[in-house]
Amino acid sequence: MKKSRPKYGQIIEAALQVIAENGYHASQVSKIAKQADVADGTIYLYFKNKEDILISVFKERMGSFIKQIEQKIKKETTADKQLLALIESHFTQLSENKYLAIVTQLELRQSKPKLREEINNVLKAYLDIIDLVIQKGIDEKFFREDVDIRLMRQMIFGTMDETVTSWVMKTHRYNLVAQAPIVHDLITKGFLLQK
Amino acid sequence: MKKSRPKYGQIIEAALQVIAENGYHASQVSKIAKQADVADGTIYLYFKNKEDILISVFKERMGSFIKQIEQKIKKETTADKQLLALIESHFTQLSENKYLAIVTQLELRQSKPKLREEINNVLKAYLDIIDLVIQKGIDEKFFREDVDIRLMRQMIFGTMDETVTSWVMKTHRYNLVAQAPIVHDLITKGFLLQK
Amino acid sequence: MKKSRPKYGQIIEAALQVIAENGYHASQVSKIAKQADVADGTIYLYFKNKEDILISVFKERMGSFIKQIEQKIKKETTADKQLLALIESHFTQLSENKYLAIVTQLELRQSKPKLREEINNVLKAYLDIIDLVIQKGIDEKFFREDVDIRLMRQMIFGTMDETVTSWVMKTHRYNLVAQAPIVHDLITKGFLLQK
Amino acid sequence: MKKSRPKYGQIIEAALQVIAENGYHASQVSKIAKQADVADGTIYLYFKNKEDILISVFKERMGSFIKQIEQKIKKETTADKQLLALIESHFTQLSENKYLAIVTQLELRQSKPKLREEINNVLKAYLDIIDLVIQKGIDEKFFREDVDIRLMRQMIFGTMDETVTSWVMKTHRYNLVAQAPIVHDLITKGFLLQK
DNA sequence: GATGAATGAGAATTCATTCAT
DNA sequence: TATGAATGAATTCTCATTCAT
Repeated sequence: MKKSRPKYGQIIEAALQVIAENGYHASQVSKIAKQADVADGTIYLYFKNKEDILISVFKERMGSFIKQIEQKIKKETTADKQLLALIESHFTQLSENKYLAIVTQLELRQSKPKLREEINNVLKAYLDIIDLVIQKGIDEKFFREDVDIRLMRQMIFGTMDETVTSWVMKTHRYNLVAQAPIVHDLITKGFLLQK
Repeated sequence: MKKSRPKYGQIIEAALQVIAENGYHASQVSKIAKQADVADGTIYLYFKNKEDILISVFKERMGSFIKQIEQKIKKETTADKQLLALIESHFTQLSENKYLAIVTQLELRQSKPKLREEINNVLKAYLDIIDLVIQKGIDEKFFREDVDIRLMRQMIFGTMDETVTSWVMKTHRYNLVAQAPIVHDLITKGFLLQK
Repeated sequence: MKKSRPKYGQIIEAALQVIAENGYHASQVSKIAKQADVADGTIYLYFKNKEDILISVFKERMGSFIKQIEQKIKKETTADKQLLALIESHFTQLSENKYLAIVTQLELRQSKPKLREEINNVLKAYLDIIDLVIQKGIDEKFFREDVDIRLMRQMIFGTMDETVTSWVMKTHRYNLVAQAPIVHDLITKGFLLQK
Repeated sequence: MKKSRPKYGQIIEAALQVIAENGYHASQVSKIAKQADVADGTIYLYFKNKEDILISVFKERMGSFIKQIEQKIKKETTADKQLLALIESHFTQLSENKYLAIVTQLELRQSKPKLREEINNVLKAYLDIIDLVIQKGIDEKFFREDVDIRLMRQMIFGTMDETVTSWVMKTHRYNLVAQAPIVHDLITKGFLLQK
């Protein structure tokens, strides 16, 4: 497998950092190569092209990102607790890796259609997990069933995403993970004052 | 003023369309010039550089976008109705102008720091409006007051944003505006099944 | 005649200053127009193209430059005194007009063949005057006649030219005119110590 | 070092020729690349920008130019003979390399301040050598000491420079080297007829 | 596998010049 | 005459990618 080759990981790691620090377009292949301590040409032994680096970074990192969330969820029995676990894990992981956070929230919003598509494929796996949690909540007669799951998922993902982006832009001046229970509370109970 | 000069508007319009269709990076200045039916050099009589075109497109369009939402809100008396009006107007406007929707949801997520900053300045005005609605809801004892307004705003904006992006990516196969009342309902009442 | 039209003189004057301050290549026609307080297009009513401006500046200014030297020379009876007068007038005039000095010593050394040729045509008139002085000196049995006049003229002109250039580059920190008698002395008597 | 890389020399050589033939401003980088038989981009592996090419050509060539003059001078014992050797070497070298002569006398008289400065730095080394010869002549009680060395140097350099320029402009129709002893004679003895 | 020198396509921008008013 | 908005040709430089070693 690719992943066993040491230079592959080196390059992924270097790319993540360089892109986070400079932005995708200002991250020349040669800069990534230098940071990874390999020759420019070596990059092309492991990646088809520059875009492939970005996609690979995302796939690799998103893969473990999702895996960890799955594990956290598995430990919870109710949809409610799973939702909280999901939000917590989402925030925690991005909190703990600022490069990943920047690349995820800012750099990946690139526009090349092909790139977008690939990213969405990876993201799809994550969205599916969210959908499962929601469905479980509905089955448990805990979440309402009169609303399209897609819309509920958009609310969950959209809120988390906006929260993280906002946090990244403010350059991490407050504790992101602490927001998790509040976000969970807001999403489940809504804005209305319970009388 | 700039805006009175006819070629300025021509170029803005052309840029919006070309960028929506090709993506910012694939939108050569010469392509925009051709679409606007002016010479390449003419672009530089009205814009400092290529980036300035994108920023100007955004400012011009976002300006009226926000203005329209403000007017819709003004007509409503309660925060609840205002929130619905806001979501409806947001969805309606982006529904009606597919170029604007694409540019807003995809192209503007560019990463050049300077560009981001300019965009955020304009966006700030919009976020402030959302904040006002939330505050009004709290004052009316309609929205809960135990949660940071920023977080509530992130939920509103994040949900709308994700919904529109998702809709843009699915290339408009369903009615976005029809989602507005449901989104509003979800945000206010939350996920929980009311027993 | 061209010269009677007021804008013509305005443009010549503006061009001299702008070129002296920015260099020929950084002196956009629009910059000259602005300095002359005329519209860009107006320039082209008086000059064929940008190069023509430079040539015209040179011709106009060199014309009076040479005329003044001729007058000074006319007042002297011997070649020796005429040579001194020539050097003095050369230094004096360039001393008194720093813009002219800069343009003459630095900007005119441009390379476009056509430009060079035109400049040389004007310069030719000056060199001819120098030749006349030398010839007179020879006729007076005052200057040696065993050396090609061209070479003697090159020594006179080359020395003056290098002296002025050097002075311009040092940004006028010493009195150029005061050098005139010494230069004259050097040229006539040479380097050798008279024993 | 740069100089050991073959393409570096190729480009320098090509640039010298192309610039001599077309003038600096008409020498597109692509033209130089073609003449050097390298790709356009290769130029930028060895030179920062187009200006850097010109400066490098000058430095490389002027370096050996000066070195050769120094060696010639070293062989002479008296200042008088050294001065002759200097003039001879100056004329000989430029005679033998018409491209270098053209670039030196015409193209380098460009005006961009930064460029000028760099050129003057290199030239300074040459002027220093001239000064040394003059000083030696004074010490030998052979040259007069009542005149500023700077002025004497300006006479030597100015005369040589004007002589070469004149020769270059006349497109080499006469023997430049043959002028050396006459120039030397003129400089040392002056114009005056010895009675 | 690894290297890094070389490639060359590609694009933004400038500015002398024109011409309708 | 005078204007100045519009033109578009022209050119430098970047950087992803290749390939001989």
